[in-house]
Amino acid sequence: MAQNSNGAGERTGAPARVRLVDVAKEAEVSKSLASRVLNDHPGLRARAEVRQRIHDAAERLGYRPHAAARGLTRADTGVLSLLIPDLTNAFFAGVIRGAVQRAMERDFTVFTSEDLVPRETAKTVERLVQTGRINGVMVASAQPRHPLVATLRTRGIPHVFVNRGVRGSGHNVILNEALASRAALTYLTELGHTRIAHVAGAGRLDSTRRLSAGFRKAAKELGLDDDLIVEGSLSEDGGAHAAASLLEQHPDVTAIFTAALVQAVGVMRMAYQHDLDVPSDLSVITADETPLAAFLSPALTTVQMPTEGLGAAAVDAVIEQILGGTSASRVLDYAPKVIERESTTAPR
Amino acid sequence: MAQNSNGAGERTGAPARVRLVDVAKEAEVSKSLASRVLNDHPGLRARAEVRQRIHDAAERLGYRPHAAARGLTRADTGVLSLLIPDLTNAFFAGVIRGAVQRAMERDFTVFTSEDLVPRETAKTVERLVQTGRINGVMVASAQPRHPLVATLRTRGIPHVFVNRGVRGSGHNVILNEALASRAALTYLTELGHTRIAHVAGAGRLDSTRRLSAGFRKAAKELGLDDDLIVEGSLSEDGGAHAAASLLEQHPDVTAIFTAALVQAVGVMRMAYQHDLDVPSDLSVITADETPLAAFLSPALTTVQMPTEGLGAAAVDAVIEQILGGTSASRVLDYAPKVIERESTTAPR
DNA sequence: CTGAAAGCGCTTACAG
DNA sequence: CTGAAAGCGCTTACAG
Repeated sequence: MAQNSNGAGERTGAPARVRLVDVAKEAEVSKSLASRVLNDHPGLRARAEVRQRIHDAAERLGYRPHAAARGLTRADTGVLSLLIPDLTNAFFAGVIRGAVQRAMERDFTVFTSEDLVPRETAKTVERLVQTGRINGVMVASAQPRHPLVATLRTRGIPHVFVNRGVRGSGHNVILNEALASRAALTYLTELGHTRIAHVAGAGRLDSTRRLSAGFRKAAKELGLDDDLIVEGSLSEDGGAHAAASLLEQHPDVTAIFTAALVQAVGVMRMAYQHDLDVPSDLSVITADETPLAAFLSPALTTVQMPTEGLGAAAVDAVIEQILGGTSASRVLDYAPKVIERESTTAPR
Repeated sequence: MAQNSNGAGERTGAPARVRLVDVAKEAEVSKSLASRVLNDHPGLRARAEVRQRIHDAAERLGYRPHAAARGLTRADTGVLSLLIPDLTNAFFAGVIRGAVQRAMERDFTVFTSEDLVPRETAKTVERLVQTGRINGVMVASAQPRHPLVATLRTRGIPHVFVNRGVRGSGHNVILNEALASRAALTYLTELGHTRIAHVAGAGRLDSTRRLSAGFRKAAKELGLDDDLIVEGSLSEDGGAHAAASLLEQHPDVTAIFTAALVQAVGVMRMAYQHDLDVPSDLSVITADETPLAAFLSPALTTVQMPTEGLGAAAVDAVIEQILGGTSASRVLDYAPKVIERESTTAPR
């Protein structure tokens, strides 16, 4: 019943919040000074002893600035929104982990959601910004003509497109997929393969386009035929059809690198139907790592992309914009890693 | 340069925020009345015409209450935190979807994160609560002695444990897993199987315990042997070992129901090694649905749990607590669904 | 029933 | 350099 915040009410449920004024009193300074010291205000010349006293007091009392109060005075809320096309996709799980981690280091919070219905998502994001809940958004679910693209630009919301770039936006944070193609080709070449084909992702996804462009370039540089590329939809059937037409035209192909895991599954099904053994007749590798690849039979060899680095870079890029800096697109050059399982071996 | 909010500055970047006072002016009423009408204050007796005028004004101006301002006066922030053990698990993806959807309907926002390091998570949650960012938490990653359990109770934070219950907490929202066992048994029985075994999840996870208890009960009721149960760890090897010892003791078993997908993979591997054909010699079904089950060979038949309903129920339960109602544990009785693929058939 | 005023917890021009 | 005061945008006792 007692209303004073001192003398604690053990059983009152929510512990009384400790406010800035409490810290100031404890440190025997004004609220203003406490605020400035705690926020490390530029051009502050308080005595070291005083600063210390304030920090100690804050520490001792367990002071946490109330986000709402701060959000009311300052523009920033410290919250970033991350939009993912499919939560169950291991690629994006990596992106999320990287983003969450880096955000925490930089004292931001990231709020992940699945972008299932683009039109709804655009509305939701707009609402979150209008109600002052979020400060920037990272879009990993961009597609040509996604309604969000316009919303973001029009309303001047700090944002970044992750993995899937939007042409001309100047706000893209993407991977250098060419490195994955090169890694796969190098790996297969070292195994002894010389006839290596690529099942590329059909359609507009820029990430898969960069992958196939990289394949062509690396094949040429390695002295291989750079024309063994067939497009297939990002599905099991897509992979199966592409592989079938590939092997019909080029029966000497001994290894296939696919853009997506499901395509690799299709390739293996096709091989089975044509009585080809994987890996001894045909090695299969994909640019799409997921722990579940180990459960396929044969277990699938993959190239793992630096997804966590991608998430971290996205966070850095939005924060840069929020802090008022300019933001240019960036391409990450981390090295991908081949995860060898059972679907690849030396050609016979 | 113009500072007045009227006369819009098309190119000023962020459009001026429309505030409650703007709505009040537009509707020619006081701020107080506008606030009360918009919030549907109980015991309000304003004329219908006035109410309408206020709503119209808000609509016309595109008014959105500023979350920070509201959070400063009221206790509630309208944000719920959802903690998931593994983002790539399709089960939890369903939970997330259900939660997000229901929260939106109830005008709340859910903020999902992966609980990778329990100790860190507990700290983070505490910080989020202290800074007034979140209002309640839904924990799908509970484990015995998870530090969060104590934090939540001690600090009186509205919360709920999802799928994995915490004994004696009185805050559990869980599924009736027994229904899944029954569904699997019924399905297999109708196919003609009479010798049906269960590879249960070893260890303390309460959800898998409920599954095996349900298996035993349903088997008995269906007039089947209720003793064909072996525990295995939740891994491929766990499934393989359990199945091997099962078939050694009971060679007449024609169908196996596993708790986890990875166990089913292990069972199929074991079958392959023992020259048993799946499904003609041995049918396999699991309680763990994921679209990827279609890519296994043979494609795996599963029982799909009502994960979205679980997420929605969790949201309802925390909101109930936040609104001050009491909250009791609840068990959901939605019917699971068998998703038939290639790994099951009639016994020969 | 409704309006004027105070207050939520911060930050930051504005004066010393 | 630093303190007193105003103000961010809302909600809600407190008086009419």
